[in-house]
Amino acid sequence: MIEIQERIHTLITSILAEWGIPEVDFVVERPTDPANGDFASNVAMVAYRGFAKAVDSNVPGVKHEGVKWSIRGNNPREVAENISQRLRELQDPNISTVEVAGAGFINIRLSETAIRHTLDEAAEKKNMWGTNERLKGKKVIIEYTDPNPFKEFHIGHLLPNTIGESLSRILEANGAEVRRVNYQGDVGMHVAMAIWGIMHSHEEMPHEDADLRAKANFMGKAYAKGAKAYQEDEKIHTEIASINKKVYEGSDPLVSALYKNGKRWSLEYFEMIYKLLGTKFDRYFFESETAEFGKTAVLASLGEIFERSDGAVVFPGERYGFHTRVFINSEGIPTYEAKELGLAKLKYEYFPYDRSIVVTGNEISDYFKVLIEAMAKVYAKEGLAERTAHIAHGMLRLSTGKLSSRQGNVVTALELIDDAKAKIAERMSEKHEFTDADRVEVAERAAVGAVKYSILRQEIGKDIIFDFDRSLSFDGDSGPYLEYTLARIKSLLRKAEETGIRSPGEHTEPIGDLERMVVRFPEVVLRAGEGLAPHHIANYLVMLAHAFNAYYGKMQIVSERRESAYRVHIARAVGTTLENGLHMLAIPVLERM
RNA sequence: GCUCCCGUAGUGAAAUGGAUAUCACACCAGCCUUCGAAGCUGUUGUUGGGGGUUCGAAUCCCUCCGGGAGCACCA
Repeated sequence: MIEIQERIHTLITSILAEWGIPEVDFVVERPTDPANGDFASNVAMVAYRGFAKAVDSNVPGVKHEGVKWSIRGNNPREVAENISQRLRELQDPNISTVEVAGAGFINIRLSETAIRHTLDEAAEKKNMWGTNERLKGKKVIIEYTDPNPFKEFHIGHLLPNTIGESLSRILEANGAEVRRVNYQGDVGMHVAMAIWGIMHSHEEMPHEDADLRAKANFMGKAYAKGAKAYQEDEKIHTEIASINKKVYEGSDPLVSALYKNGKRWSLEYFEMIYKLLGTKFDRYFFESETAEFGKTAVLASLGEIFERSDGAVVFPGERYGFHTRVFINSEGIPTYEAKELGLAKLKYEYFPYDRSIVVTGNEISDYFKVLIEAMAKVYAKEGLAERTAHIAHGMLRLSTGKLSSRQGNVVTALELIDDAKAKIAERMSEKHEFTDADRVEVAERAAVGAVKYSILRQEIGKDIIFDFDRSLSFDGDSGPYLEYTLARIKSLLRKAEETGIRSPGEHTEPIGDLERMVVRFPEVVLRAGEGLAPHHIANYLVMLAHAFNAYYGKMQIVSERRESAYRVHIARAVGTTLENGLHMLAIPVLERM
């Protein structure tokens, strides 16, 4: 379909060229209302405006003096009529009808063969259906999640992880070579606070072969204890600062041992969560490795790009319309900015990227602008700044409900998933005989999907209000709705298999809304890739699922009748589309639920 | 105070400068002795206010109102 869309654009361009009309910036797009055809173009309106300007007359389209070309029409509608007429004459096999509507839109309806051809493709290409090679040969590195060892993996981390993983898969579906990386703060005051906390609650410390969650929980508490003490007590403040120094220097055996152990526990715990969420990172970067690297880079251009100010080294961003920010503090320690500067280069050495995407919360958007500006100067030769894009997401807020009312501690990612899991387990079908283990696994996968869907269904950047009851209501626009539809299709296909129905069979029925919806998938994938916008896929899948469920309500798909083979063929295409779409969102696919 | 982001039915969202602003939830009325009712069909209701650009504005510009975030030695 993308090819056809582009072909239509080319055809129209060639018609304009025949008439000597200079380049026109028009689009061939899907009309909002399917009643207006499969594709529509605004070429006549855009060309006419260009013409009117060229003529520079109060009676546009009538006077041609001074203009070497003619628009072939006295108003946009006439222009559209003439272009349409020529388009019909060309008799492209993909096009069935061309009509003019509204202010001068050219509405194009595709031929049945064109749609059937794409439909067959959906069935044949299997897990490649929907993918394209737009980004073939492009290297993309994408950083997301960024949890800090020694701290909890809380619900806030679910956003960048879910978004980052989905973007990775969407970019891969668009042909890019992707590296997933994760940047973690393994040094700094938060680590020192946690270690202080561990030292002051070591009697509660779990044994090495304890559950990972118990270990993570212990460290989360230790960190909270340390952070509280740090704020409240001046003496402890100093102690923690001293621990921080010892971590850097590796000068104290006890501190070093606790550090090493704690970091390992955290990373193992995170790894368990990544597995649950369906993410596998290619490379982990740590602040301990970017710090010196970044500091060196900053000092190398001190005086040219960076300046001294009050004993610190700053980037004078105000000069370029941003904030001035500290890169190395007055104690000579690189700040996050310097580390990030170092990270950009380390990433490039690891994987010479065409594009680098960093997914973080939007509270650091301003600071990131400063960073990009500094990168543009420091890495001018490599052009790293131009290749870097910051994707800022909002916050995950819990509305009313159980989790938000919990006092004190932050809500961890696993707590949220566990609650979702329990709720789903209650509602699972009694029809299927799940073993207890299966039931737990299916509920868990469905829970992950439900949470992820509620994040991916909307545009990146806005806060997400996670209403527990709504997100897990399973009705309508939800993860479980998609899962349910797919499980239903899979069940249907199993039945067709048993009945011995051979699809595709003959095309016994006219093309309907469902078929037209299926063939749009590759365009949606392309658009999601170009806009780095997973929500296009999420929204599309819901529309597709709805179209299928409506179809399912009206028609008997598996039957003794002759039409059955074709209907199974369509159901299979829908199933493949849903499955591939869910994969691009990194939402687990369930066979039964 | 300054800078950035955001205001779309009761609620949560969608819309590539395009055509009558689209979904879902909730509400109300229906549909299971046909393939999974976590489903389907139907009904009600929306672009914060004002100005501008444009053939055409939820979208771009200005302004006001409302919400959020950031504003140098944390990350």
